[in-house]
Amino acid sequence: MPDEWVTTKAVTKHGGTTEPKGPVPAGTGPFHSQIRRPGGDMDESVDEQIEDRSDWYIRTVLSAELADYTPVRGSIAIRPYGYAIWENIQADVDRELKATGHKNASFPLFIPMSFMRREAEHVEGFAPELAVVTHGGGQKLAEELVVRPTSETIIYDCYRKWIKSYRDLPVLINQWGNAVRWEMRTRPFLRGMEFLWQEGHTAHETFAEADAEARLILDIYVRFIQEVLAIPVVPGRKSEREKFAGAEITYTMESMMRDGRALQMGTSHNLGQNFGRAFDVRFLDRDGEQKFPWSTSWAVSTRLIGALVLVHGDDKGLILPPRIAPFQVVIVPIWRKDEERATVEAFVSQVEAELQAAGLRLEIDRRDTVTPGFKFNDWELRGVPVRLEIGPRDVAANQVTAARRDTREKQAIGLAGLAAELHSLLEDVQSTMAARAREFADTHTQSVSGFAELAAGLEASPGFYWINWCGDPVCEDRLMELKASIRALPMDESAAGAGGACTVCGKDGKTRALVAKAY
RNA sequence: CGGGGAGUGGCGCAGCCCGGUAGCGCACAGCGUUUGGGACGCUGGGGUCGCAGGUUCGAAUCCUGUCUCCCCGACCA
Repeated sequence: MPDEWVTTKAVTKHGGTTEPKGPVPAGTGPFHSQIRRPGGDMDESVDEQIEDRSDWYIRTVLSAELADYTPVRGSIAIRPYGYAIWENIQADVDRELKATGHKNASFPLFIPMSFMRREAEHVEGFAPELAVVTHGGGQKLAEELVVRPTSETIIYDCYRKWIKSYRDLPVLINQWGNAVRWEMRTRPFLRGMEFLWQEGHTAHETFAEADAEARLILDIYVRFIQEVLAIPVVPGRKSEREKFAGAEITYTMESMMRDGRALQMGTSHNLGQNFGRAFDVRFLDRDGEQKFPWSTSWAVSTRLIGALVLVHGDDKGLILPPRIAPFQVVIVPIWRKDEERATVEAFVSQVEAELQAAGLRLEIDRRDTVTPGFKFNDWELRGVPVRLEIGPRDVAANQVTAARRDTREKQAIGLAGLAAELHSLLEDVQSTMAARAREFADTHTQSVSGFAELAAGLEASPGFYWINWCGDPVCEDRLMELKASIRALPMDESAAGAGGACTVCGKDGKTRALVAKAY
């Protein structure tokens, strides 16, 4: 289905309307999804219902029980299954950050309004999306507090006290927490008023050191997203217009969703001395001079969960890469008579013990209130990479029937060496998913040299388009006519190559630029 | 924040125009038969109709306000 989204969208846009609308909140129990069948009509094809990509996304997130809506606009509840994905993301990223010398800490949720104003571009950038606390303890506050949209300001106020000498540098601190931005338009995981993330804030002696840090983090992110989430990314820099409010350089990672639109997967900023200067953080350098430290900040958020859904999902629901899936394997026992049940359950317990010992993340669906067929669909909806069907026939043959979620192929696997077989099957699922996503991104990435060509391309086949750009913001703004924007510039300007006349205005091109419609 | 659509048992909807005290399917509970791709029968429980005002003898239904969700736009590291 994913490949059809592009065309489906166009069809919908030019007249076709979809009928089933509205949120489809999830089932009643942790494992009792009943969505994707509006009206309860099981004969109705899911494919026919999911004509609208946006609607598909919401339905999938709700019915896989990743999250649910709350009475507060733009604020979702992340349900256990969704949070389990986040915990796996955290574990991986946290391990990488620790391995590169970073330490975790925690800073206040509330930030004095005056702090936000210290850095001119910073406050200008964030002013429209601040949530402001005006009262506390029944009293009007002498100074308003903002709920952190990001923590640079409060952290640099601390760094002023913590950094006195070059011997105190570098400071390599990360924080796992939440942030609040008053968004006008919200979508679960992709954009919301409150989201969970990690934000790293480092301080260094030199620009070069800070820049190396920002790039190191970007590399860590890229590796994680590509190797663990199986999502290809394009690393690059943001244009002046798109960069972080208060940064000198913003490095970004852009990924292509199945509808051809770009999603910013995370950013890493070289903040120069902007915040050091604004908060008067000074250190005595080796040369005896007082200097402002050079700093960075970087973040990835729960938006990555949205990316997993949008990149890998299909008409049956989620498909999770084995390396991040809360459950890598789910076992569905099958029997008809009580005698069969006894032997099957004994066999399942044996398999369970072996796979548990092999370190697989495993779930046994022992519900006897629903049929095996129901369970198959249920776990496919949740994207479990591999399902083991174990019934009397399997017991008799001393095997299990394995069904992989990504290709929906089934195969029998003998009990001998089962764990090893599953490990390699999971690896194959992981690499197949990565290759599939890579192929989609590659086949929807093109180079164009003329504005008309770009416009026609974006209209006919949404995706990534490399253009030549003169660097003039006016040309960048014209892309808005196409509902597109510059998502990234090549990492290194020098290596970018001028590639020819600016795709927009025809003047000398200074750099290549990646253009796409964005989430 | 502008334009459009929608909120009625857990979910999907009907009822609203022409006010008279709420209905259907699925889900849920019990029992029985079932179980290798979303099982079936019987019985049963569950709803201050998003919220707040107003009109009326009487409001799911008419009026006003407000909140949330969806779509389009503007905005958005």
